[in-house]
Formats: sequence, C-alpha cells, structure tokens
Amino acid sequence: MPTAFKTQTDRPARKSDMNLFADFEIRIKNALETIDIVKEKRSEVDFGRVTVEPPRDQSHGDVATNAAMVLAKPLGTNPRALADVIAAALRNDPDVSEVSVAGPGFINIRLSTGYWQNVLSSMIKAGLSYGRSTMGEGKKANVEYVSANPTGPMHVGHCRGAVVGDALANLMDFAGYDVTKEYYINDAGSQIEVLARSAFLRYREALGETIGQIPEGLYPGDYLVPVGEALAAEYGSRLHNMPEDEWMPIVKDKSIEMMMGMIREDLDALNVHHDVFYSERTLHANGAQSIRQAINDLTFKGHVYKGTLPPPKGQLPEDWEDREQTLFRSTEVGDDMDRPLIKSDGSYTYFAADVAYFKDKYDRGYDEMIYVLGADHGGYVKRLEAVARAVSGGKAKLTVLLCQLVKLFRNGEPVKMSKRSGNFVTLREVVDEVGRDAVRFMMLYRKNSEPLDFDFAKVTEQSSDNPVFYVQYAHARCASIYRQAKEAFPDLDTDSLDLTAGIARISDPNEMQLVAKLAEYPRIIEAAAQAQEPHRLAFYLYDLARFFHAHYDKGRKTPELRFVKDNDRELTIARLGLVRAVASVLKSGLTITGTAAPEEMR
RNA sequence: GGUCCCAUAGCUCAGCAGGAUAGAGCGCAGGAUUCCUAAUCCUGAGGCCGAUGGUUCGAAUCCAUCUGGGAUCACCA
Repeated sequence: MPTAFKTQTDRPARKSDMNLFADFEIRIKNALETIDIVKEKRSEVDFGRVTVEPPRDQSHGDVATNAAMVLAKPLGTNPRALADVIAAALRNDPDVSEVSVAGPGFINIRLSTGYWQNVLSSMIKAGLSYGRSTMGEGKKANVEYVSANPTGPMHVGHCRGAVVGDALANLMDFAGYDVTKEYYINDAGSQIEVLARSAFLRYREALGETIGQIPEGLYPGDYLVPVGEALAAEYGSRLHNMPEDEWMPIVKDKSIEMMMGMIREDLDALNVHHDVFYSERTLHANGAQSIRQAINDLTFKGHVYKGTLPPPKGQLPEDWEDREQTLFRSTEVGDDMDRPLIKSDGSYTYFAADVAYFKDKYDRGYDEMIYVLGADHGGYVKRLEAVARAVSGGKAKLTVLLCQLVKLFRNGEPVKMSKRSGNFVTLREVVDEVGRDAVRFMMLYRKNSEPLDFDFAKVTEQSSDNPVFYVQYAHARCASIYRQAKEAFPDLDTDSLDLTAGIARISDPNEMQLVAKLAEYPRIIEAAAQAQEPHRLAFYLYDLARFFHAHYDKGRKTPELRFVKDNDRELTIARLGLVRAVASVLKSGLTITGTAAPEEMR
C-alpha cells in the first residue's frame, strides 16, 4: 500500500470505546505508570511500540501484550523479569482473572466471566452499531473508484475495483470518516468522438440504411443500437443532413448520457452506488477554465516550464518528435519524468485534466483522497502523488490503491477477451451468472495487491465453495434459532424482550470463546479501515462464521449447549442474546461488504 | 532497460506495523445426521515461508542483492 503522505509514526488513537483491546491498551499503560523502574526512567521510555492484541492461540488467554519485551531494553532489565512485575500490577484489575507470563516475555491476560458478560451485554444493546468507530474523527474522505470510460458497458475487469472501492468506502464510513463515493467520468477526449461516430452509424442504421460491417476503429458492440434508435426517434432524419460539427455535440451528449445510464444500471446490479459523478467535460468547459486555472496555479508555484523530454526508452514510436512543450516538473515532487500538459494540437492532455480534477477535490476540502485503480494504471501512481504534492504543497493525503488484475476462467480454461471485437465478458453477465453476493465476496476475499483468478465453474457449480454462502448460512442459522425458540415458547416476544437480563447464564467456556471472537470486531473494523484493506473484514466474517458453526454443532452431541432449551426459558433467552450478537455482527459486516444477510437459505 | 506488484501446504490464499508450536479453504484419508437447517461439524496426513546476506533479544513479516511470474513505460484516455 502506497503511503506517500502518511507518516508511519502518527498512529491515530483507537477511538471505539467498544474495542476491548484499546480499552486494555489504556489499562496496561496505566499499570505501567505505577511500576517503579518505569517511573524512574519515564522520560526515556516510549510506550508507542506496546501492542495489545488477541493471542495467537485462545488457550493462551484473552488478551496478550508485548510490553515487557519492548520495554526491557530501554529499562535495562530482562523481559521475563519485567513481565513478572507488570503481571503483578495487572492482577489488581478486578476484570482480570488471571495473568501469566509465557515464551520470551508475553503477558497473557485472562478476563473474568463477568467482564465478558458485560461485553456481550453492550454488544446486544449496541445492535447493528456495535463496532462503529469514531477513529476517522469525521474527516472528509473521497474514495474514487470504477471511473470506467462511458464508451460501453462495464466489463468484468472493472468489477474488482468497483467492489473494493465500494466496500472500502463503506468500511471507512463505519470507522468514522465522512466519506464521499465518487466516479470520474472520462467524457472528454478522442474516445468520445469515436463513440459518437459509432452511435451515428447506428443512427443511420435505425433510419433504415444498411451499414454493413462496422468499420475498423469504431465500437462494434450492439449496445449502441439503442442509442441510434433513440436518436432516430428524437431527431428523425435531421441529424443526417447536418455537417459533422453540428451533429457531433448532439450525438456525444446522447451517447454519454445513455452509456452512463447503462453503467449505472450495471453498478446497481453489483450494489455499487456513488454519491458524485464528476464529469471530465466540466473541466474543459468555458474554454477549459478549470484546467487553465490549475495550470496557472502550478505555474505560480513554480512547477511548470517549457522544455523538451528525452525520447522514450526502448522502442521509439514512429511519430516521435523532439519538440518543446509545456511540462509539469513532476520530477521535483517524486515522479520519474516530467509530464506534458499540452498536446501538440494545443489541447490539454488527459493528465492536465487530472491535475485540475485533483485541485477541485482538494478545494472541496477533502482530508483524504483515495484512488482505486487497476494494476494496469500502476505507472500512473507517482504522477498522481506528484500532483497531490505540488497542488497542496504536501498537505494532501492521497493514496492509490492498486487492484491486481482479474483473470477469468471457465472450467479451468482462460476466457479470452478482446475489446476491439466487442467480444468481452461484461460485468452484467458475471453478476447474472454467479450472483451479486458471490461476485462481491469473491472480490473481497483476497488482498487487493494479489492477482485474482475468477473461475465461473468454481463460483457457481460448487456454490458452497464461495465463502459468502458460508457466512450467510451462519446468519440464516441465527434466524432459524429464533424461529425455533418461538416454537418452543410461543408467547416469547423476541423483538421487545430484554436479551441482556439473563446474561449471567452465559458462562460456558465454549460460549465465551464465541463472545471473544465477537469482541474482535471493533478492532478489525479499525485496523481494516486504517490499513485500507477491506479484505480483512471478509476474512474476519468467515472466521466468525466458523466459530459459530462449530459452536452450533457442539449442541448436536452436547444438548446442554443448544441455544434453545425447551425446559429452561431463562437460559434460552440469555442464549438468544448471544445469537442476536452474532447475527448483528454478521449482518453489520455483510452490509459493509455490500452483500445480503438472508434470514434463511434453502 | 526503468518503475510498481507478487512468491507461504498438491491447488487457491490468510498471516493483523517484527513475537509464542506458521493458519484456513479446496483436494486427499477417515468419521459425525432418531438431535436448534449436514450449504454444517470433528480427526488425520501434508511447509527449507523463492534464494543469499544484513538489522536484533526475536524475521514469513523490515533492508540489500539475486531468481522467477505479472503490470506498465512521451504526444492515448
């Protein structure tokens, strides 16, 4: 993950009061302050490296800290000895039932049953807002993703960025950022002219002309047929009699409008919804006022000059000419090469528009700007970072998230795609075939820096192979338990019932394990949001579902552990509270990933 | 050639700002259903964390070099 403008050391304090690890981080640091040798050398030691986390193995305890190992050296003692002292201090905490020192100096803390019951109780009370954090401090964040060219339907390659960007935005929102989901429409430039010409051909077709084969260089896809028909219906043969420079803007507008309509439908099918659609054309409007202003701004700050670029390395393009042009001195702000702002025909480069676009975002007051791009745009990262530095004077926080490419397979065979021939797999086809939830979760069930093989056969035929169903099934099971409870106790009103009243009955170690897993949720949310890695949430949900399924299954062999106890109303209610907590976290997480939390699956 | 990403079990991947005996799914071998949905669970086999150096109490994790794979490389968008 690029971290160009983040200092690694300023780690925001964890703000969720429901994050018990954050809670214990404070308690442990307080305990440290009471220790004599710490007090003696207080000014020399830094608690920054002290971490508090769940132990690798639950048998070690509930909370573990490396405090002794990190602090032993600056305090001039050895880790084990220091650990013993810290452990003694921690034993004073009434919520701590056991403290042990293990391995090289780990301090393992086991929490009292009462503490866990309180945790569970607060989870139930918080419901779907459990895990919500104020870590983002309401900072304005702009997540730009998809931004597919409006020249045709979205293809499967757009899928990953769409899902990752959308989930990340949801995640950051949940973690306390003020998030805007944004789509940059590349509706200026030569590919739009090509689009308009292609649509014009379809228009002539709609008027009854035989157009034959679509000429090389135009878009051949059928999806432009409706555009031609719409133009014919609206304008009759009038456009046909106009010179190109007259029909061109009309056809452009109509084409872009209809293509964006199509793209929005595709996005909707994937459950992706943007707040802002930002048009590149607006930057070029009024004599490219925005772009000129942006360039003026850069010029004023001394980042623009006229000069020549060295010829490209490797194979020299046919039409390469060594000429003077207007350049952005991006090398001074971290780029490998200075970048042209004005083309040989006098118009602005795509990059120039991007400078203006960034400036616009910056002026709109975003603290953080995130670009979700495909790996094929990797070469663009340094350029964007350079823009951010130059425009904001180093103040803007810009992160580029690169999604590696998705390789499509069908029964183990790679699916060939050719954009030119119009022979490509559309996003819609994939969603229709394998389902929205399966697609989304699949895209999230991988680190975004890792390439992804997407096999239709694997995702559809063996649908249970897709982790989303496993997680959804866990949620459906929770609902099923409620249905079951209603059968056992027909008068039970599970909606208005206080599920926390009998919480003291939740004490079995198996149940506590489940509560402990649930208690990790706020921490996962904060860590995933901060690292901007939504896949962590997907893995957590799978993990939680696994714990739940396992616990559920214990009830088969050990009836005492079943959630619904016909002969014990109070215990059933208490356990329904636990089930409610599981269901809430599952639903909350699934919602962030943009997938459904079904009540039943059959 | 430059830049960026990746390399962990037979396969697909996690590994949480360096920590304890490196995990999961699939596949493989075996087992569980008169019982809250078996779309589930349990047990087992399976690893030189690509290679070599370095940093330190401690490295799959950080640094350097190398090997192998992917992306990208003026005026396109």
